Amino acid sequence: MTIPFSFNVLDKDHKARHGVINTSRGDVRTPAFMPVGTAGTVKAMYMDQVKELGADIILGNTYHLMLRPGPERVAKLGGLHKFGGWQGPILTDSGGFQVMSLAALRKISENGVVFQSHVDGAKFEMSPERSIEIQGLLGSDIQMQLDECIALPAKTDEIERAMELSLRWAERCKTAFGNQEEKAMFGIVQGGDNERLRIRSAEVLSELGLKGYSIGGLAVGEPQETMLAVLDYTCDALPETKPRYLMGVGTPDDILKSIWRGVDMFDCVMPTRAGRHGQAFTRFGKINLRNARHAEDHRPLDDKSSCPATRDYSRAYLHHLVKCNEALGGMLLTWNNLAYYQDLMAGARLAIS
RNA sequence: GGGAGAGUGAGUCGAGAGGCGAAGGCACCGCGCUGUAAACGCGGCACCCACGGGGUAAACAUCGUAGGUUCGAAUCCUACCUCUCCCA
Repeated sequence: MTIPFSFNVLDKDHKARHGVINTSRGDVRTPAFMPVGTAGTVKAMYMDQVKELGADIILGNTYHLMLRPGPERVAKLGGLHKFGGWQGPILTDSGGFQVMSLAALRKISENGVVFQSHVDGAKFEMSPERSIEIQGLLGSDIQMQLDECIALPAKTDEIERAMELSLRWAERCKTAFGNQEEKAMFGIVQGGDNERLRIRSAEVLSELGLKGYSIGGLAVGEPQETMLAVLDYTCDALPETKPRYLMGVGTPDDILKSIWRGVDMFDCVMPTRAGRHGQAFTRFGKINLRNARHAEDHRPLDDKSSCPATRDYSRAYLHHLVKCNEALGGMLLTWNNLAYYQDLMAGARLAIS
C-alpha cells in the first residue's frame, strides 16, 4: 500500500504544534523524538522495545552504514527495515554531521566530501548525489540532504560559506532524489547563530518546495539561549505546513523549549549514550547511577513508571550493574531513558492538544 | 637440613636499579556526554598552600624492619622478619 508522504497539524498552542506525518510505513505523531540508531541498531535496545516505548520512527546514518556493511549489501538483503527489524519509518542522516564530528578525517570540496574511514582508513567519496543514492539503497523514508555542519563559535564568513555550500547541495540532492511520493527529502537550514544567514537559508530552502525542513548546526557549542533565539526566527521563516526537524537536540529542557518555538521532530544520542554511561533521566532530574550514594538504595528510579527498567529494578542493583560494567546496566538505563523521552513527547503532544 | 628468589606510595597489581616528595594499570571518588570514531572521555586519588596553580623554607611522610656506606639510598652492604620456589 502506497501512502504519500504528508504532514498535518492537528492542534496548536502558541507556536507549538501537535500533528502527524503519514508515511507508507506508518504514522509519526509529532512532536516526535526519534531514537538514534546510527549503525542499524538503537544501541543496547531491541527494536521491539523501542517500538513498545512509543517511538514511531528511528534514525539511521548514511556514513556509518556506508562503511559497514555497505549500502549495496543492505539493499541486497532487503533494505534497512528488513535488515534491522524495524518496520516503521526510518529517517537517515546524510553524513553532514560527520563533516563536523570527523573533521580530521575528511576533505570537503564543492563536489562533496571525501571521508577517510575511521574504521580502516579507506577513502569514501560522498557527493550530495551519492548520499541520496545511499539513503535510497538503505530504503530510508525520510532522507536528509548532504550539508556541511560546522561547530560554533565560528566566523561569520565561514558560517556563510558552509551555509551557501549546503544550499547548493540541497538543490543537487533534490534533483537526485527526484519525485518519490511515499518518501521525503528534507533540506537543512544552516547559518550558525547569524539571523540574516539563517533566514536566507530557510527562505532559499523553502523556495525549493521540499517536504520537510531540518534545522542543523545547533547545539554545537553555543549556549542554549543562542539556540533558542535562532529557533525563534528560523521557525518563523519556514513554511507552516511542513514538518520542522531540529537535528541532534537534545536535553529534555532543550526539547520542550524548542517545541514551544515550533519544532516538530527531534533526535539525539543523549538518552542512549548517557544510559550506556550510567546516567538516568527521570521525572526527578538526572541520576548518575555510578555515584556511591545509590549503593544501598532499594528504590527504583520511579515506581510510578510503566517502563519495567524504571519501575522494577532498584537503584542499588542498577548501581551494581553499572559499576561492574555489566551490559545489562547500559541496557536498562537506555530503556529507562528512551521511555522517559517518549513519555516527555507524549506529554507534550497532550499538552498542546 | 641445604640452596635460590621476593617484599614499593595506610585497596590492588606493578615500573624502578645512586638525585624519587617514586611511572603506569585496575579499583575507588567525582564530572561530562546534544544529526554516535563514545557501553566512552576527563579530573581526583598520602607533604604544604591563597585549592587557580604553585612550592620544596618549615612541619610532615616515604619503598618489610634495624643498622651501615654515600654529599645523596626504593636502588649498594649487613643483620633480622615474612613469603615463594627448588633440593633433601
